[in-house]
Amino acid sequence: MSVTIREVARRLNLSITTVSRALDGYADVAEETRQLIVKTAQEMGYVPNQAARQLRRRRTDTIGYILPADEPRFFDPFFAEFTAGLADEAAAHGFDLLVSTAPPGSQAEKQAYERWVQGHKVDGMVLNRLHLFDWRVQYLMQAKFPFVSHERSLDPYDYPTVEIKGKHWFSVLIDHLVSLGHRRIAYIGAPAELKLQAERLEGYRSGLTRHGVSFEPALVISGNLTSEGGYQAAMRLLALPDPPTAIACANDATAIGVLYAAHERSLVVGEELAVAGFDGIEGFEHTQPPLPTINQPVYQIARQLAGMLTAQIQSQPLEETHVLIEPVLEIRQSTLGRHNQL
Amino acid sequence: MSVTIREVARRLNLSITTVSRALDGYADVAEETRQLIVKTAQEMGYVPNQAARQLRRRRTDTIGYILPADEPRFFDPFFAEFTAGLADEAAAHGFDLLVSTAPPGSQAEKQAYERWVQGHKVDGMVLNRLHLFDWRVQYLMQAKFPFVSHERSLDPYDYPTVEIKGKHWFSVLIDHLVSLGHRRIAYIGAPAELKLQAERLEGYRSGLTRHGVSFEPALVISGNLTSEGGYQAAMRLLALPDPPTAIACANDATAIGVLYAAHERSLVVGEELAVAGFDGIEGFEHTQPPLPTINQPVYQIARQLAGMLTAQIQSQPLEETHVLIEPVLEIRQSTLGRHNQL
DNA sequence: TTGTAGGCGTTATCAA
DNA sequence: TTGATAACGCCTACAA
Repeated sequence: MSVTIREVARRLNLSITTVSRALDGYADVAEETRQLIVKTAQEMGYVPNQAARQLRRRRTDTIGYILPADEPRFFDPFFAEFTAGLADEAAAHGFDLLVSTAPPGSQAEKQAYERWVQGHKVDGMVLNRLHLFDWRVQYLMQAKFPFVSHERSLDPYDYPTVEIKGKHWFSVLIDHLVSLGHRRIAYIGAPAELKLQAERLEGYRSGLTRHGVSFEPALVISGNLTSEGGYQAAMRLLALPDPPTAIACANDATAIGVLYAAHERSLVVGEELAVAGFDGIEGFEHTQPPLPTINQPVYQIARQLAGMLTAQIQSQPLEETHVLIEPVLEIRQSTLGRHNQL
Repeated sequence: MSVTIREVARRLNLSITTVSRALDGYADVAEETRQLIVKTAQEMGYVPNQAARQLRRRRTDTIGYILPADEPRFFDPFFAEFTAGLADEAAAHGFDLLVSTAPPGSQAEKQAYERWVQGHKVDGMVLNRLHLFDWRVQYLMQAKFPFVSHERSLDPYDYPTVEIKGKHWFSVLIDHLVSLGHRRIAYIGAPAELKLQAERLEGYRSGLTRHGVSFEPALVISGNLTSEGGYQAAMRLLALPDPPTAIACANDATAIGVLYAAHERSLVVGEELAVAGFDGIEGFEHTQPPLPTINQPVYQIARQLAGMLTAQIQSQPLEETHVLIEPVLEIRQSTLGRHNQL
């Protein structure tokens, strides 16, 4: 086993107490003693046992995030940016990030939350992909456990969030497609229980209405926010007798799946079919033609969330408990320009 | 605080021991008693305190991964797939994944390793982006701490790895570019201290040699495996008096940066400039023209690594301690086909 | 089959 | 300024 505080104390003929206090920088240790202790501990390679420390201090300096995933995500940059943002910001505050994955609503998910929350494996949780009514919110509120969330459920609780106006921004995306001349615009959404689906679908409808385009149920399909789901849904849409000329997707991963489908059906995207996404994943500027998208800064949102969570854990007052993010409609001019030249 | 085992015991007028053993499924508890205990614990919402359990059991059921990053990664799907693979496989074995980020070689990185390893915050570590000689390998070997690694350093130790033949496969990429008629092929690599850089650069050189193309130092630039680095390097290459007609990149993120640069200089990628990557990040099939790449299954590699690590932690014999992955040259025919039609 | 008791390594209270 | 002592909550010889 490793060096313990007891061994350091024995080596110096000091009490464990003194060593502990010296290393934690308390003022009531003689400076000379303190320096000796620090030096010796260093030399002996002493590092406090985290389990013992957590048990005693009753905190873990760790925040948790359980990635809501039905199946392996081979491809979803959203989560890359999200977890990277959480990890970076957590580290900046001296916190680690504990990550796991579980299918939303599954038994495994509930058990993981219980193990982490009631089992005190973490000091706070980060949620995203909220449901309209979300058991996690109810559970964490009742447990009085610190958490923050991207998006907000309809549960009658107030909790810290970072959000965007999903309905508004999705309608902006529809505006854009209409401005390109499209009238038959399909929508590939997320599972119905998701808050973001409700918002984006509303945005889709209000966008259509604003331009006098009638809503056509056959043009609305629900995907699962993965490229695979987008592919499946697009294949169905494109097989319709009167297929859409544009497809707006609930997120970028879905849109990428639509591109696959379009290629498979030898449709020239941008001419025979317009595709739009939502998230603003970087790197997709180079799809041909460019993928218009609502760019929400996922990495920054995640940092914001982690910052709010650590502040809350440390009982620091939050300036804002509801941060509103203003995304941007990315038309991705540069490549669009080139495309127009063809 | 939460319900403790003591409270469950008191409620039932049983000893803590009996409750503990019943919940852990030991055979020496009367079936009737066991059922009563399980039921009561459930009702009372008892969940074992993880810190106490870890302290006592001397294990954490957690594996660690410290993402080697110099700066925030706004875009690198490699890490998305990698951490998702680790988390999924860890969960399948009852392990959690602890994640942090630290600049390679930094003080912060060393401290994080010490805190996790000597502080017993995790039971094992996952490494990637190995250096030619890597302090992490030396440190973990000396600490006799379980770890696995993607890629292998030149340190004189034997440790479990999942690898690809980087030199060979990079030369295959060069073959491909040469077959398209290119002779002035540049290479944007990684920092020199990285093992993958040594391999891929060797592959680049051997590929050139095989086709009788002379090596030209001016065409080799080192990037940093990010799209930003790729952009910078490409801008320099394209400003040369006699610029390359093809650029092979050490990874896909770098290649994406090259696409930016090409766009900025109004170069038609695929006609005036060929770009090739390495990793096989999904979603890049839709760049125009398609990005040829060596597709290594990052998600699967990560799962493989996590599986090997948990087995090692649980002292299960590993069938293979050195797994060799065979990637595939992706030319991405479908879009290439379309491109050719233009 | 159940209970007693000790200890995992640390921090915190209280005396000295 | 330092030290003895008692937890934190759990698991596990060992005893009954």
